[in-house]
Amino acid sequence: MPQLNGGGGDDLGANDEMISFKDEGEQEEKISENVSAERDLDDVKSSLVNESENNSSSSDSEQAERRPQTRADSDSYEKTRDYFSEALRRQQDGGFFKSPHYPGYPFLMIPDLTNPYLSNGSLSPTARTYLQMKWPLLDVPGSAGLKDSRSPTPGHLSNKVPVVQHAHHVHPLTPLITYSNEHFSPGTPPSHLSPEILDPKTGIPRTPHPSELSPYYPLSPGAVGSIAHPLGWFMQQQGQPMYSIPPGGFRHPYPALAMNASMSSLVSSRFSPHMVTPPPHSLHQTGIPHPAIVSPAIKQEPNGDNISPSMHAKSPVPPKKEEDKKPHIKKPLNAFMLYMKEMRAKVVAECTLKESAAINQILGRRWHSLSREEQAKYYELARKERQLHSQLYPGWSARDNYGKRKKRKRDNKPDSKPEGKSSRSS
DNA sequence: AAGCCTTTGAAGTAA
DNA sequence: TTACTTCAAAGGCTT
Repeated sequence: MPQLNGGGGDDLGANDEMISFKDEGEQEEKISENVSAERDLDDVKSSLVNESENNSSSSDSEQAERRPQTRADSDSYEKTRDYFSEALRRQQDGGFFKSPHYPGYPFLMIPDLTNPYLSNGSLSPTARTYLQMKWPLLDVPGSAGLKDSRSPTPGHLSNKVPVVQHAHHVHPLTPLITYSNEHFSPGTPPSHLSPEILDPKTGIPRTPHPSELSPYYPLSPGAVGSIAHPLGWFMQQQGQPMYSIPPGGFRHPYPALAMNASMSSLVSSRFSPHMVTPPPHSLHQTGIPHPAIVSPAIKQEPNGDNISPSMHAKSPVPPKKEEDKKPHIKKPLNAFMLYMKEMRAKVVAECTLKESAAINQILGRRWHSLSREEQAKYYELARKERQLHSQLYPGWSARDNYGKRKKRKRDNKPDSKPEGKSSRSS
């Protein structure tokens, strides 16, 4: 796995993170919305089946195969296609994607937390939606308020968001972190999406206007009207608070104080009070737990190794109690996870597949089929997530979550592959 | 009920 | 430094 430049949280993905690109997926993403979603799916399916060497069983006949061996073949195949697709893309993209050599992540040089835009200053549709979701109160113009992308953009978070308008190229389902599962069952989009927010053409849910999202942002009307905090998403992602403060779980009692100037200025007005007096069980004032914080009831190892040093030092409370008190802080989502969250519902809606394993295979392929800039969006979002996460939980380490999942190693699969995930590690 | 499956990426650990 | 491991989401499936 290509490691990022590792540098202090500002890292994005490395250039080689986006190795394989093929036009198939991109076309799927961009054309399928105009064509048939089922064709798209069939395409994915058939390709999956081909790769699976038709070894899909009857039970998963329509599911994606699970043979890791196909990767090498598909990779070479994809790379071959990538070559052509890239050329094609550059023809088609015109001025949009001009970089002759991929400049890494255009955001690498933009440490600004609040600048989820493409290198050309444009805001991708997905990113725009992401902003709508994460900054629900941010005026990210969907169609109105189109700003000149060349106009100077303020360094701070501003409503003057330069946006390249893609009137019809908004991901139909861009719940990215927005729809919590509590509210949204991806398998049955129509059940929660009113007909009005379904694309009349494709039947695929389109990106709702922020006002339509209100149900997922349980702000009181008054709050909506009065609070225009650009970081509303901060605490209310997916209808849940984005990052809330664990009750006494960290060395840094007031993470906001550890934020950089821009962050703290953005956050302080709303979050400082809660940081000083964190609500119990990581609940925001809305009473909604942060997605990154799992209820203490989460399966945890009995040894309580997740207890922060400070807690070890301070409280004589038995580990069991500590576990009850300490919330489980989830890892920040990486780029692919963010992509999955956004696209899963779409894929599920398009197909009859229900198994996440199969869905994820499709998503994995689509991920590789994304264009560089599209992937870059997610890398950037992920980078921001990590940055935000690290600022909110200065003492948190990924290690804290180690051992939380009682994973039984699937050792019974002998030699062949050293365990699923390692087989894919590059 | 708990864990597996499946994906990619980030971060941790061990050598 | 490199290689490997764990976890993040998700939900049907398996044990």
